[in-house]
Amino acid sequence: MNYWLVKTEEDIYPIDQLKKDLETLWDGVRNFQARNYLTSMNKGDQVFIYHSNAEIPGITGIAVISKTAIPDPLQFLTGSDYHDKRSTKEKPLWFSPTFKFKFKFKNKIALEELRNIKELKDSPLLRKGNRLSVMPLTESEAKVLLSQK
DNA sequence: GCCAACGTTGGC
DNA sequence: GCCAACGTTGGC
Repeated sequence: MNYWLVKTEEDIYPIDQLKKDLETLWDGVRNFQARNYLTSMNKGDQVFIYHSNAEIPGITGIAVISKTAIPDPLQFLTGSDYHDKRSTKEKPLWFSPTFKFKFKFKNKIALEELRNIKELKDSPLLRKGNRLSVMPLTESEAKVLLSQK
């Protein structure tokens, strides 16, 4: 099993919305490196949900991959912000796995706290200027995060 | 294939 | 709202 971390803007799609929806297609990611990670997610992988653009940015909960990636339907949707005219049904550019809500942390692990966890100091999440919205976590990074709550 | 200009992300 | 840092685009 693999571990991942994805960012979502708190006011766009917070963990509470995932909790309500129970399952969601993780669409709209338009970065090649992130895309490559999304397509390598396997059923059962755990995904830590991070809220960016929040009053207190940080990790708020966990989802599980319930379905591996399919072509992101938004890329074909003319007029959508996520439409990509380079994409065809035969050769889609963007892919979306399905996330299933697992649980929400009682307390968010704030970015400020994350910076104090020494096991995380090499994670892209904390690297200055890094904007990647999907990234792998090592098992030890995941374990440390789970032990926080 | 380089690189400047532009757009976006995300913390503060 | 600002701005640093980065990814992408497009002219050459």
